[in-house]
Amino acid sequence: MPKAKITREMVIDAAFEVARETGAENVNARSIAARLGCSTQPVMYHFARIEELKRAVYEKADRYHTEYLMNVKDPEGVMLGMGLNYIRFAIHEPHLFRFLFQSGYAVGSSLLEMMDSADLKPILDIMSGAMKMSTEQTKEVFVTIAMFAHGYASIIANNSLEYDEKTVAAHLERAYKGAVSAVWEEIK
Amino acid sequence: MPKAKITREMVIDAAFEVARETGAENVNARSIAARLGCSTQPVMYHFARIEELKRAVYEKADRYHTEYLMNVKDPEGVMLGMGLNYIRFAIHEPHLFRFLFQSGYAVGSSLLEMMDSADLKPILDIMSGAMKMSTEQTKEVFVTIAMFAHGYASIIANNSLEYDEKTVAAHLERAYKGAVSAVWEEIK
DNA sequence: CCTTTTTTATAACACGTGTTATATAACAAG
DNA sequence: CTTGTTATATAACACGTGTTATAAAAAAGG
Repeated sequence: MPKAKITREMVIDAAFEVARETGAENVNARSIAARLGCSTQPVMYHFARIEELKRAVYEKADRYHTEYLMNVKDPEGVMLGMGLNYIRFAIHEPHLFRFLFQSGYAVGSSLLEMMDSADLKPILDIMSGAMKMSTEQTKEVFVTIAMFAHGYASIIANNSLEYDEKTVAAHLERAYKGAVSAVWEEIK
Repeated sequence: MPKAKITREMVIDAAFEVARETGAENVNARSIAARLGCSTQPVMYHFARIEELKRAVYEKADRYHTEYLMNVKDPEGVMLGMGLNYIRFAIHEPHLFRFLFQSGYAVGSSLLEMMDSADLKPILDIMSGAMKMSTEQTKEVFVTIAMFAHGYASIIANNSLEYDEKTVAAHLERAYKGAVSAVWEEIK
C-alpha cells in the first residue's frame, strides 16, 4: 500500500487557501487540483463529495476565526478586544467571514440559544468579572456589542472597502460605553 | 410592429418574485420563462444579458426596501421605528435582504460616506428634531443603531430561524437607550 | 388580404462543475 | 523481481446556465 503523496490535510489546506483568497464558491475539484499541481483524482480520493471538503474547510475556518478572536492581551477589556478582533477579522479575511456567516454552513442556532452555549460560558464569566457585573447584565451588554460588531463586520466584508481601524475602534468603544450605561440605567 | 405579450415589466416582476421567494441566485432565463409560461426568448428579448435583468431586480428590491423602512407612524420614534423595520425586513424577506446586502450588487460606499448622503439628510433632520439633539449627535446614535440593526438582521437572514419580534424590539430598544446615553455622557 | 416587422418558440452550442470510468504508475510485501 | 493493492492521470458523461441561430407566428400598416 503506497502512501499518498497528496494527503488529506494537503487537500484541506489548499482548499482553505483558495477559500481565503478568492472565496469558498471557488472551492472545486479542479481549482484545488491545480493549486496542488495534480489531477482531480487525489482530491476526489480523499473526499468522495466536494461537499465534504467544503465542510472540512468550513471547520478549519471556524477554528481559525475563534483563535483570531481570542487573541486579546488585556483581560480587563476582553469584550471590547474581542469585538474589535471580530471586526478586524472581517477587514483582513472578508472571504472567510462571508463563508462563515453567509454561506449557510453555520449550524442554525438562534441568538438566544447561542448565548447559553457552553463555549461562551467561560468567556462570559471572564467578562463578568472584569466588568463587575452579574452574568445577566454581562449578557445584555454582550448582545448589544455582538450585534454591533457583526453588523459593522458584515458591511465591511461585503463591500471590500478600506476601513480605518482607529475609526472603527472609536465607534465600537462608544457602543460599548452606551451598552454599559444602559445596563446601569436599568437598575436605577 | 406587434406589441409584446410579455412586457419588460412582466419579466422584472417575475424575476423579482423568484428572487424574493427562492433567492436571487435562482434568477436565470429558464426559471423566469417558466414562471411566465413562455420560452426564454421574451426574457432575452428585453434583457440581452441576464446581468441586466438582475440589476433591474436589484433596483426594484432596493426601492421596496426603502419603502418598507419608511413605514413608521410615530414621528417621535423614527429612529427606533426604522431600526425595527430594518430587522423585520430581514425576518420577512430574507432572500431580498441577502440580495441587497450580500450579493455584491450594492454600490460600494463606505459607512462614513453613506452618513453624508443626500438621501439620509432629511431623515437625520427629522430624527434630530425628535431626539432634541444636534445633527452630529444624532449621527452618532444612528451609526450605533444602524450597525446593531444590520448585525441582528444579518444573523436572522442567514439562519432562517424564527425570531420573536417582541424580543428583538426589546434588544433594539436597549441598544437605543444606551446609544443615547453614551452621547449625553460625552457632554458631561 | 398581403407584406413587413416584431415577437416568440425550438434547438443548439459553449463552458464550468460534479462525478465516474478506465487505465497507468508507484510502492510494499512476499 | 514479481505481484497485488493503492494512488494518480486522463478522459468522459451529466447537468445547469448563458447565449446564439434559425425559423415560425403574430400583429400593424398598407
